[in-house]
Order: sequence, then C-alpha cells, then structure tokens
Amino acid sequence: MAIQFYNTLTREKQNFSPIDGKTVRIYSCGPTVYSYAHIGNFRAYIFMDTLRRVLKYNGYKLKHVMNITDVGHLESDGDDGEDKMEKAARKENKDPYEIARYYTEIFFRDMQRLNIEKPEIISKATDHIKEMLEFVQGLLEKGYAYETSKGIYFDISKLDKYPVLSNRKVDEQIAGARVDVDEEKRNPYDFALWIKAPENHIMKWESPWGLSYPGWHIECSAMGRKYLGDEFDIHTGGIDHIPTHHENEIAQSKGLTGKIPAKFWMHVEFLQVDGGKMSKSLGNVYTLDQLQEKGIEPLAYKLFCFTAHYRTKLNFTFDTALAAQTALTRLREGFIKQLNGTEKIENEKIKEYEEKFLETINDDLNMPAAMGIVWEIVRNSKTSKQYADLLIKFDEVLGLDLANSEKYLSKSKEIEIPEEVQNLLEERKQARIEKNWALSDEIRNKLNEMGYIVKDSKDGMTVERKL
RNA sequence: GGCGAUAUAGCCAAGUGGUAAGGCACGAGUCUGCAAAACUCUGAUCCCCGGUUCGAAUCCGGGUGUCGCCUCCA
Repeated sequence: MAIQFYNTLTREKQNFSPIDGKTVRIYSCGPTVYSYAHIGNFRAYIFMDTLRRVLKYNGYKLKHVMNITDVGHLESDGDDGEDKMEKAARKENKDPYEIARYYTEIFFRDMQRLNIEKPEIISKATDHIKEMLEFVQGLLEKGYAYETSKGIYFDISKLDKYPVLSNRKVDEQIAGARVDVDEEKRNPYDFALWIKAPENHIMKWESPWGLSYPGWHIECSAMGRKYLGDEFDIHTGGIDHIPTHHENEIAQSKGLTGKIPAKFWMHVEFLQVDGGKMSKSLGNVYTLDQLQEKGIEPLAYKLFCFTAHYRTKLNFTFDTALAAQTALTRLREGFIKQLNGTEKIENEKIKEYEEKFLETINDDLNMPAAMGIVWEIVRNSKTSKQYADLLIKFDEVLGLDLANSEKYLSKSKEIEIPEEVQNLLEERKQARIEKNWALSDEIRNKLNEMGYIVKDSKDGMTVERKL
C-alpha cells in the first residue's frame, strides 16, 4: 500500500518511499528551550510522533534527528533583538546553560507523558558549533556569503531561485516595512549566518570573526547534514517555519551542497485557542500541567489532536479537551470490554479493518478517519479479544497506551477517602438497607457538595472525586 | 498592502464527482427506589449566488465571513 504525504515543496500529495528503500531519515525542528513548551508546541510533536509511528507500522526503520535549540535565536529580526536564552537567564537569574538544561528536562518529561517516542538522535545546538562554523565557511568560500560589521550574511541573489517553499515575493514586498533595513546587507532578505557578539552577550564562541554566535537557521542545516547527509527523506516543522526558517535552510544547503536537503517537507498547522491565536497577552498559552489541573491528562490531549487532520487548524477550548478526556475514558473501557469478550470474529472481518486502517493512516496521516475505524471496533457489540488485539496493534500508531487501560482506569478511581466521608458512606449504606431513600439521597447530596460522586450499582457503591 | 488557508449538525471535526465518518453535548429508551454510570436509538443536503456535469459538500467563476503569516514562534 503506497504511502502518500503532502509535500509543501510541491504543494501536493506524493507517493512516499525512502531514498535508500528501508530507512527513513527525518529531521524535525525541535524546541527552543527557554521556557515551558505549550500545547501548541506539543501538537507539532504529536504530529512528528504519529509520522514516526506510521512509518514504522509500514515496516520502515528510522533515523530521526531532532534538535534542541539552546542558543542563538533572537527575539526579533534586524539582528538586534535580545537572545531568548539570555533574556530568560537574566529573568531567572541563572546562566543560559542552566536554563537550557532545566527546560530540556521538562520538555522530555512532557514528551514522555504524551507517549511520544524519542527520536534516535537528539542534537543540541551548542554541541555543534564546529559543524555550523564549517558550514558558514563553506558558504563563504563558495561565494554565497559575505561579511558585514554585524556578522556573516547569506546572499540570496546568488541562488537561481530564492523562495522555493513559499510564494513570498522578494521584490515586491516593502523591505523594512516592519523592520529597519540594514544598509550593509546586499538584499533585504539576506539573513545572518553568524553574528558577531556584543560585549555583554553571554553565549559566544571563538570564530575567524572574533567572539560570535550562530544565526537562526544554520543549526538545522549543519546538524541535519552531519547526521543525515546532504539529502534525506523528510523535514518536519510548524507551518510558521515555511516562509523563513525552512526557506533559509534550503537556501543555505543549496548554496553549500547544491541540493534541497529533504525530499519531503511536512508542516503542521497551528493550534488555535478559543478560535484565535494563542498568545501570552491573552493568557491562553497553556502547558500540559495546566490541562492536568483541569482534569485533562496528556493522552487525552493527544486524542484531542487526533480529531483534526494535522494540516488543518484545530480549535482548542477546555470544553472540547474535556470531551476528549471523556472519550479517552470510554475508549479504555471499550477496550477492556473487548479484551474480556469471547465472541469469535471471522478473520476476513479483522483483515478488512486492518486494511482500512492502513489505507487511512497512509493517506497523509488521516488520524480523524483512523479514529473513526477505531471507534467502530471499540463499540462493536460482538465483543472479542481479537478486537482487543487489533486495537493494541493500531495503538502502535496511536500511541495512547491502550495496553495499560486497566491501570489508568483504576488509577483515576483510586482516591483517599477521609474518615468523615467514610462515615457518611457507612451511614448511607445502612439507610439503603433500610430502604430509607430520603436519607440515602440526602447523604448523596451532601457528599456531592463535598466533591464526591457516589454511584450505586449491583455490587454496591463507588465513590469518585469530582474533577 | 502582499501571501496562505478555511467556511460541513450545539461544539470539535472526517469527507476531493455518485445521494454526508467519528467524538463530545442534547433528547428518548433500557437499567435503577430515584439518580449517576453504562448501553441502544435519534440529528445536518454541507456560507451565498452563478456555472460545468446525467449527477457536486466535493470542480470553475463571483461574493461574503473567519483565521493565520508577512517580526522569534510548533
């Protein structure tokens, strides 16, 4: 079954197969570790994870690089913004390396909570200064770069074609409309490869041009090339990367190697919050911890992300996220029901589901449709362990940790019951034996007010903590 | 101003020429002393106008609305 991915480079879905036939080489733009990653960031990493899982499901091996940006990205263009790492360091009164270490750790903790597989290679920018310098020098030697008083710049006019990913019109746009034009640059869209450090800059390295630090795009080009070669299979990132970051990566690589580094460029759309952009000023930039506080576990957020295709905007609200949490719980319950099922299902039927599922995920990762198939199986009234096994297999792609469903369900029910509550429960139990429904209901209401939900079943009462 | 998207039931959303997946919510039913949970059932002709076609949510043209990018951002 052919895999089809949408390629931003060609603006169409194309059949995918790895260059070497068996190992897919991927580069993913990773986090800048200067603060907590938010749910918008994680939508991108969930996409990245799904991509990995789908490729593995199809039998391919992976060589996947994700960078950790711990240096060099400025807050604004014009080469004079503040370095984000350094700003955070100043704010928290720590050194930038400490900041990077701290947020990197939190980042991977969250990745794990989302059951996101770790790429084979994690590369930190600060560990690859040498490779970046070599890259820049190579560009200088080939005449694609030039030096100014501020640093080393890439000369886009040396390329046969500059914007190849986006339709940005270099000539028509009014350069400097929002950014002051740098007189020393040869073309308005020339960008910095290497930046000469001002006195007070903390993170800087020796270079032929004195103490300095890397530009914004060079790290990905240099690290991608080091680990994956001049030409690899897939490059992923957010949709925001298209017009600048990835465009410039391509420019750099074409300058040095003559090649566009990746065959496929895949981009995730943005997550929106309450119908609009997530922004700090609106106070809607949420972290996984904040969701958890509201009773939405990380895997429920992952499931939420599966409700929309990765190339469409997805609108996050707490209501819909809670809906996903409900759905996740039901998914787990349904899985267990199938696990305990004893019906015999014809192999044909199983095979049919398998084929449909594969076809769907291979169609540019259509996870919403794939979930449709999953629900059909989960909700099948003929319950069978065969279905449970099938779900476990599909979970190789979903990564929802369905195998541990029981654990999650019992964990959410495990609560500490204070003595006061315990006593009320006893009292209610007695009332029920006496069929004193008025008292029973009264106690139930009281417990409800205290934040406990009481449910009666044939086997007795159960208590749950209200979220 | 330029560029890119998008408009499908209350909400989140699949669907790319043949008579609208799925999830959540609502309602009804089963169960229950009642309730909750669970399970079952129930809902849309797809922003508007025009065109192509035997046939369009799906293609084309024109509107309108919304969102994003053009500055670091997943």
